[in-house]
Amino acid sequence: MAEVERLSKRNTIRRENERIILAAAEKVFAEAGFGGATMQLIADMAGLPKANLHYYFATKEELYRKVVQQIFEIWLHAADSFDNAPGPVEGIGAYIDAKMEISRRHADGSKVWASEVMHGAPVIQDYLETTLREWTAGRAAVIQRWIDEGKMAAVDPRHLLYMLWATTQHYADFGHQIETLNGGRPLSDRQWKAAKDSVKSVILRGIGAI
Amino acid sequence: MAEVERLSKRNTIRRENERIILAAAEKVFAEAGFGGATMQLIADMAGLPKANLHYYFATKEELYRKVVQQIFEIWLHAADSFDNAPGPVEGIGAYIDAKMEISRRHADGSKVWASEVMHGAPVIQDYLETTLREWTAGRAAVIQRWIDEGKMAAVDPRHLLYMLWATTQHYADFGHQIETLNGGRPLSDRQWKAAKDSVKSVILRGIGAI
DNA sequence: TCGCTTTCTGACCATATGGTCAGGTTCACG
DNA sequence: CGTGAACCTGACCATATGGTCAGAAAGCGA
Repeated sequence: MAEVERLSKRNTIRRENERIILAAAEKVFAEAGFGGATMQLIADMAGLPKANLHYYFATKEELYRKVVQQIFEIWLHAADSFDNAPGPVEGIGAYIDAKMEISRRHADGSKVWASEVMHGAPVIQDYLETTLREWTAGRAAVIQRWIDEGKMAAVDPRHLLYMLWATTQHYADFGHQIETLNGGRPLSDRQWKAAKDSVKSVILRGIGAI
Repeated sequence: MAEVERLSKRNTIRRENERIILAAAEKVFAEAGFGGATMQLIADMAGLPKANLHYYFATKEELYRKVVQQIFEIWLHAADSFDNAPGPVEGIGAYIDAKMEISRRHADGSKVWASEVMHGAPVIQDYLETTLREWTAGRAAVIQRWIDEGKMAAVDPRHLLYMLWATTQHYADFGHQIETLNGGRPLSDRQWKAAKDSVKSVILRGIGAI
């Protein structure tokens, strides 16, 4: 039984500080990687003394773990738009929209996730083997159903999912490269729309859904 | 004028040791990131005393820079198959083949590159702004020509290139995730071929080239 | 107001790390 | 075989970093 949480100043302080620290940590981990990030840097970014960070998060690894879990939730949540879709055009189209939006709004989190996976998923291996595996199997089944129903070409669902992840996350993880090739300026609203449309049109046409 | 290089023992030693160190460094940087990698770890991996590394590479950053340059060369070289192609089917098809092969054979290098770009390209920003920018502009022009010649649909060349990079590099950078979703086992020859074929068929169909 | 809990933090510590260096060894060449 | 250059390395150092802790300050319920 969870206690009813009263909105005392105490609770507010705790919640707010954890939020601030996690946000700062996400940014620093994204910019410097786990090894390159320092508690001091995160503390400065959060505007708090280092010792205060250790009051809320015992170790650097615990803090990092929380950051990764946070983005993983968002990541999984994006699939809501995938479910209950009548076909690939709506389902995959909405999924691409959602993931592109994540790449734009949560670029730091995406980078932390990418970094974590690239380095062999030292802290979220169990998530990969449980939650992600189920998630993937479920969506692959949906895609297979669409194929069986003749709504799209017979593309290996796994590899299609990888393509979706790759193309959408690329705009976050390699955002710096894209920005550089864009004359050093972030993509405008219009350019983000063009990116989204390009990805959607190539993929949806590529799987024979349109 | 470069001196003619004699194949003395001296030259052999230098060349061989640099090769060993660079290989070890690539692996360690890929696994731990720049910040997480230590000269001691690289030294152990190379089977050499740490002080010996500093004899060949003055600083950790210089060693890292060499590793990044190395993979960048390979990366650019993959575009050879892109040029002089009569159309997108051959050109882009060959490019995907080449890049998938790189993802398979040089997964560590690919990860180092990804990591470097993700963290804002601190050491190769100049390359991005010169070599890569020209490279990209050139290829975009080729794609635009194919579009103008009616050989493929009017897809924004930039975003198409991003899709090519993203989908192919994903198999290296997120190889651990893919491996986990594959029951913890690396992709077999057959599976690599399936991956290549999936990517090629979706992209080529997606741009209206087949 | 009182007593207890939670929050906060400057000062401190043990350790790990990048890098140095003096002195040794091996090699090339005349 | 002698000499100089290239190669090698154990021992060492300055610094940075994750983490600790004692004690102060603030909030809360009675």
